Amino acid sequence: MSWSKKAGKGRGYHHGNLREALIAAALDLIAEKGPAGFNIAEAARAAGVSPAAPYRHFRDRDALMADVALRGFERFAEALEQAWDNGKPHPYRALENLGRAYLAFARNEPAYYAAMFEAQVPRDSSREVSQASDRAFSVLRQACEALCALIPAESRPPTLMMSLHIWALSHGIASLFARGDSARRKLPMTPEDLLEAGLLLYLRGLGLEGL
Amino acid sequence: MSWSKKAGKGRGYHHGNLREALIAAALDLIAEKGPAGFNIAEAARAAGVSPAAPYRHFRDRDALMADVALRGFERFAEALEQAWDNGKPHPYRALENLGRAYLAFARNEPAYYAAMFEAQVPRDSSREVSQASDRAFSVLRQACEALCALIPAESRPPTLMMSLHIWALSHGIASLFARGDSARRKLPMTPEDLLEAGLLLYLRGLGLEGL
DNA sequence: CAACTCATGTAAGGGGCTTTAACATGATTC
DNA sequence: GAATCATGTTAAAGCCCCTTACATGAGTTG
Repeated sequence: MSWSKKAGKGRGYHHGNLREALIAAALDLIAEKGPAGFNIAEAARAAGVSPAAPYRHFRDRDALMADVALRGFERFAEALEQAWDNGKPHPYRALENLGRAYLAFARNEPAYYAAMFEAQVPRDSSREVSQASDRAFSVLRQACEALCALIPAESRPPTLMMSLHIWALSHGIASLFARGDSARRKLPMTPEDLLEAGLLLYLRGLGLEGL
Repeated sequence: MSWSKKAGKGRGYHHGNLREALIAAALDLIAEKGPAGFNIAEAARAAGVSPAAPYRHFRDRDALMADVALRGFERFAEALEQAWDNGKPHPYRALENLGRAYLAFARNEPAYYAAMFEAQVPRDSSREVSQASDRAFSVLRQACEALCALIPAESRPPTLMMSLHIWALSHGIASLFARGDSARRKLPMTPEDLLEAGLLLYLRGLGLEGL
């Protein structure tokens, strides 16, 4: 550095990093007021540019939201991969970590989570979003395969079905109980404990006792 | 009937049933364009009144949405009660019906479902909504109690936890796979089959084998 | 380094939605 | 029948979306 611009405090005619600044502002606004409470004009204001400037970087409001969702899925996939950690130290323990990471993401990144699952981002609008979403899911799928490998081949369940079950359970708990707004439903336990118990019971149902 | 009004076709100065007409219009719009795509002006247009008229019946846009959500929860609770049918013919079979009813509601009443779970209706804004939501959940709770009664008392799981698991699983499957938009994720099975299999495995994990 | 070019900003404006305030209508009540 | 009140209408202020035409200045090229 620095061919300056942003470095030179007040900034001149050009912002220098508007795209990123807008996404950051969007995240703040979504976290604060939900995905519906976010609007381009306010993001522009937060970035210190005119209301028209964002349109140089995003076709429209939905495109910005889709970009936020995309980044969310990417971070999400990373977090899940890291939690899974290739099944170490043991597939079951690693699956527990995966579940915890799912809930942690919903809780700690409410803005990303909302953009990913609550803003109705037209799914087909960007193939990138679908792909990133698939990558996150594939971590779960991989985990299920590792766990299934512990079961005698003849009684092994379909791993796709298994991963869909676990995904749905995790997503249901996250959406209903682990998000800021909905978390107000009073629970007799933490969402993490709820999920862990659910996973344990489900795996037992599959015949995975040994852990 | 009929002290007329609405009966007299073209309607005069007063609509006669605007509140209901607005809710109906809101449902149509939500079904068509999602909860974010609904707006008061268009609902008013659909009802044939001026854009300001709705404010005689609803404080603001959110209040209308909350009312839709409330009605949704009421219908939802009814549908679940009917599906459960007091545990007939057998608790397990009735639970399956309950699950199917959950998915059917998400699929067949996308507008209600969206208003209930996707429009961010401030949860504390109306105690009524919470209560209606609780009533729907209590059907599930009741079902779990009936099922638990089949288990020897000493190995009986906490019914609250059990009902939360089943709720989360159902909700996850409904949200991820059984709604119009998200249903595009390709599945190797119907959401109904997925849920039924998940329930079966979970119950087996709980020690409920006999069915 | 001067001129060009292009990405990135600004200004201005049309069109739509939200919500309020003041006024109109007519259904209900006494 | 007159008074009252719920329920509509009109008008208007404020905000947002997005487009178009124009401005700036960073990078490129001779």
